[in-house]
Amino acid sequence: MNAGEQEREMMPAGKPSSHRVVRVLPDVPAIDKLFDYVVPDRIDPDTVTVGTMVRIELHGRRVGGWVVADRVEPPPGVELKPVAKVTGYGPTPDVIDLARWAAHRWYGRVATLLTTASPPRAVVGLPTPEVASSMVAQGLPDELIDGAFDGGTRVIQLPPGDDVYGLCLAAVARGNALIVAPSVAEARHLRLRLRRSGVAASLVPDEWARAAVGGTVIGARASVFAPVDDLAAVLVIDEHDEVHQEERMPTWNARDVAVERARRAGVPCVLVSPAPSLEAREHGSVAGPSRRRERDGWPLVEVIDRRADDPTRGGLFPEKLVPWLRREGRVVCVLNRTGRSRLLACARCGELVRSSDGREPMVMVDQDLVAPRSGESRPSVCAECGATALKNLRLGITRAREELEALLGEQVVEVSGATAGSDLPEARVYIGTEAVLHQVPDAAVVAFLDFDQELLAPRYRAGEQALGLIVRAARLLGGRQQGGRLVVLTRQPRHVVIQAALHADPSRVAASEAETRRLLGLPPFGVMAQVSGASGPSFIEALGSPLGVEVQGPSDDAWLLRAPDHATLADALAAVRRPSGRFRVEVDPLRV
DNA sequence: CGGACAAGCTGA
DNA sequence: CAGCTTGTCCGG
Repeated sequence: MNAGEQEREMMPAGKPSSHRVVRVLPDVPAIDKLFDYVVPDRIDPDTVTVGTMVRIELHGRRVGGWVVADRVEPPPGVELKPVAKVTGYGPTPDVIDLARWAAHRWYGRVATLLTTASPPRAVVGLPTPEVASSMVAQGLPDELIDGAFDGGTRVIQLPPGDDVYGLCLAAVARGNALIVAPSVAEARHLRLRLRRSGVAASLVPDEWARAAVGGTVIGARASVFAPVDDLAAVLVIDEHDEVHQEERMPTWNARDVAVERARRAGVPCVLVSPAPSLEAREHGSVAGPSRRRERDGWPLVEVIDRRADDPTRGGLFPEKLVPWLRREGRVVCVLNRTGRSRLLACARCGELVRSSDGREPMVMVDQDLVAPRSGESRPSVCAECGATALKNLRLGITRAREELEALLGEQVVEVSGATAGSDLPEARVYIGTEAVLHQVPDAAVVAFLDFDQELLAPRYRAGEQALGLIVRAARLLGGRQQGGRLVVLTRQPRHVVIQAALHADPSRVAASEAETRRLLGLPPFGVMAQVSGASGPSFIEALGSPLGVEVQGPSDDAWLLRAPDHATLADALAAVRRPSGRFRVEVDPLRV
């Protein structure tokens, strides 16, 4: 009798009925595989269920993991290790299934999504459930809002000046709601208002444990994976906003996850936005207030046509703009040109770093200067004076700020992504990239100094993205009775995005976008994924040419995959054995 | 991921 | 051929 037979003798197949075996997904990024463990006697069996976070021994080291199946039949011939420790509460079974779905849809690992779905710190005990006090939101005055959660997925087009709180109340009137806000700040604010209205509402991830015991749950995009007891309604605020899409892999979008979660739970889902995305429009029918009320919720728009201007004169601030800049109240100027203005200059003599023919600005790649177009390369030394110290010129905003200060004779504050989080200096006039629209609370005038930059951006979503900027600006200005003014400088005054803003009618953009995208098979009438990174080539090789998937590229070291629908794309991607090394698969890329 | 182990490279 | 790097495999 050899050792193997002896072992089988001692552990007959199907025997250990007294031993409870659970299936665990380890929290190790590179392992998307399940392992079985026994629940030892020293662990209270009641603390272990599907979703429980545990510590397990795997290959000689202790790692975290999630119980994803209970009382399983372990594969024969493997000696099981015990669960080392119960860490605490984790995602609920429905959320685990949702995470599996999202992992397939966006080509991610389930563990990544379960991390998103889990409490940030171990939760060992749950608080006692709050008793929801007085019922609110009975007989909402507004018919549109009152009927929003009548069933299925609905899209509500609510102008930027309108408050979404009524929809939050309509959602909680149905029971425990899941409310997905575009930012933590907005979520926190709405939670506060709900609490004041007597609604038991928890903010995730901060109040994950409280969310797990019941009541309405509210948070930013990750809240779509939060525990909600007896889910009754789902609301996604500003569904068009790209912040709902995760930028790391997998690039899941909270709007689409929310729709799926509601569908699985059989509860109504409302997507609200001043400018509903084409994706949302594919999910459900669009309803909105009367044209009159919608117009009132958008600011007045002033278009400054720059076609007749001499391009060499007037610069960013033509004469027609000046009265708006001098208007009483806060003025915000938006100039999105960080990309274009990545210029290098000599720190000593100020000479611009250009290619030898002087035509192309050069950029730093590793230690050398490279001209992107011609490929010319040389060490990082000023061609004029030989100095080695170069400085980045943020030509766009910095120079514009100086110009504007000189023009107005008052202080102008520069705002960029870098100033986020710090207190802005007090001033009347601000200038910055689109970050300024996030950092300044309100304004009397918002001026887009070069809106053509947005309209002409070489991305298939440029139109929707430009409209998104207008929505942000409109939020600072408020509705038309607020008296604020949105000033747009452009050489394309007839562009549909500008016409939509002028007429407070975002559906014009949707209509024209839908037409071209349908024609070209672009999202949402087709799906795309971008593959990039050092191991991109081996990924593409392993992918081959699956049926229904078109492989384009490489261009700029990235491949574009296109397919008629997500099922085709996801199945094709799932069939690929992940190559080693770094690579990125961005499903539903926003910047293509 | 990170340890185990095997197959290749180098140097005296 | 020891000693080290690089690659591949696998975990319950």
